[in-house]
Amino acid sequence: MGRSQEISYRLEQLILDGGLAPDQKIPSERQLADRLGVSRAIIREALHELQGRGVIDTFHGKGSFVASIVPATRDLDDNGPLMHLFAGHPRTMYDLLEVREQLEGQAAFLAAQRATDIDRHRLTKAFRMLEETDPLSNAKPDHGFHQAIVEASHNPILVHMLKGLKNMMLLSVQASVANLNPREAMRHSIMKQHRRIYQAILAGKPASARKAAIDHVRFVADSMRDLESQGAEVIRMPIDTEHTNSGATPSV
Amino acid sequence: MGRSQEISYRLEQLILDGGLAPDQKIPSERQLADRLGVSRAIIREALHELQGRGVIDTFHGKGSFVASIVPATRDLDDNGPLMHLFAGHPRTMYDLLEVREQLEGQAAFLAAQRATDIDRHRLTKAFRMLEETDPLSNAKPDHGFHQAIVEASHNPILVHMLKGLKNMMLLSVQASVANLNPREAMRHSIMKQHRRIYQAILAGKPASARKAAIDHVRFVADSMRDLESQGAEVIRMPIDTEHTNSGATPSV
DNA sequence: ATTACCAACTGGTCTGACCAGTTTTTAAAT
DNA sequence: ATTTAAAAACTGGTCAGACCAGTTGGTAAT
Repeated sequence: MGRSQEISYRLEQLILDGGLAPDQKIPSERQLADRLGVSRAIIREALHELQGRGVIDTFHGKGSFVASIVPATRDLDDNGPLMHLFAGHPRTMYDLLEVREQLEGQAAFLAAQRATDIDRHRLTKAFRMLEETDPLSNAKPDHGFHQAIVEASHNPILVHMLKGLKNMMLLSVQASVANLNPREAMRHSIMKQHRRIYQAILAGKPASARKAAIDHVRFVADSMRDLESQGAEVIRMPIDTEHTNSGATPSV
Repeated sequence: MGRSQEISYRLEQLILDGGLAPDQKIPSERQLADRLGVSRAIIREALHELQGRGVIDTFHGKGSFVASIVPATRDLDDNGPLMHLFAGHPRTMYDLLEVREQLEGQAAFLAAQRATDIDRHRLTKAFRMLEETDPLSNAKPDHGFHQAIVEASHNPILVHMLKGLKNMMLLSVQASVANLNPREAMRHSIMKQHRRIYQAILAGKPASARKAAIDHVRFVADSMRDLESQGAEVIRMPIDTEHTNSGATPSV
């Protein structure tokens, strides 16, 4: 293994072992080179590797920073290859919904079991926002609500999985919201479904919560399938082909 | 965005767009630098980034090669950060099993629905191997069986999710196999559960397949919980911490 | 106090040299 | 002629120092 690899590994260790927290600034390349006794080129190569792994973000003139998101979460991120590979296919949305059905069902189940007072408070806040906001304008409240549930599940792996799907999910939710919400009846149904999930979790009824969550996702999928088969104008998941932005990701 | 990033992206495009197949050799750094009109340093940085993303592998004196695994498959590999973050906590195994329950249940469900002849053939092969191999020696047949199921689900996102959990799962499966299999009764139960899953999928019974898969994972989790509560010797998920810190390197 | 500017950071790129493995070619020894 | 060993021509790995290009903060002129 080359020196560069070793350096990359040592830096990653440093970051992960709590020495450096997210968003924290990493010493400058010249400093690192000096301190570690290697040339700046090596440092740059190591940093690029970490960059590839999503551990750090680098900005010209500013410096390098520990990525705000958990490193391994980067998988399906903005300009990740997967996104480009998948996002184009309409089937992807349904594939995603299939996975969401399970993951969110489980999340709701666990949330009903394990939610603390804080979780319940956050969930309530998210739910209120969901009720008050115009659903057409943006999908964030919707996604925020679902995320609050996941976090209340207290299963780090579950959280991680769904964080990895964050961007795809945003698009997915966006697509479904845009398609489904305008139809008054559907909008109403979805509202009711959200409330069912919310109340089941608050009431501490795991089985009901799971069923409500699964029904919800399934309803969305089925509805869109129906719409599509009727030849309606279906707004698909937008295909992102921009590689320019690095920091302007939606904050959810 | 810097030149290096652009180069990295262009190279990845080349690879993904079928220009370069797995295990194929990439032009030498000097050639690339020449052809793309940039310095060798830039090329090296770009290659390191791709290396970090698992798209290529590089060998001193030989060259760089497209990674045998498809790029999109890369993620929580061997010593991925998440591993180190989580693997230490025993609860992680149960968290993982909770997620597996859902994901594998869904995979079995879809596999029963969608499996092609090829899938069925692969599945059969994996199942035979599972039956014939001594389960104590290694957990790979077990994991291979589960993986065959997932691939038969024909849901790329599901495949991706579970591939990402592969290594953790290997440890998880390893732990459960090591703990559960020696007890004859349990070993027998698990065998039977595997057969149930297998047969349900082959028979094209989605609901049964899901139930069988969920029951299986749940059985494993419950059994281990029981064992643990009885104070039995439980082999946990091994925590790997070989850092091979070479000698007196100055700490940062 | 505000503005403009400049110096001192930061990362980004280039060059050309040299070290260290690997492969191929060449030339010597049999 | 075949085998074998040395050497040349690859490959990536590292280093040095220079210069370009954004960002930031302080200072001097207004």
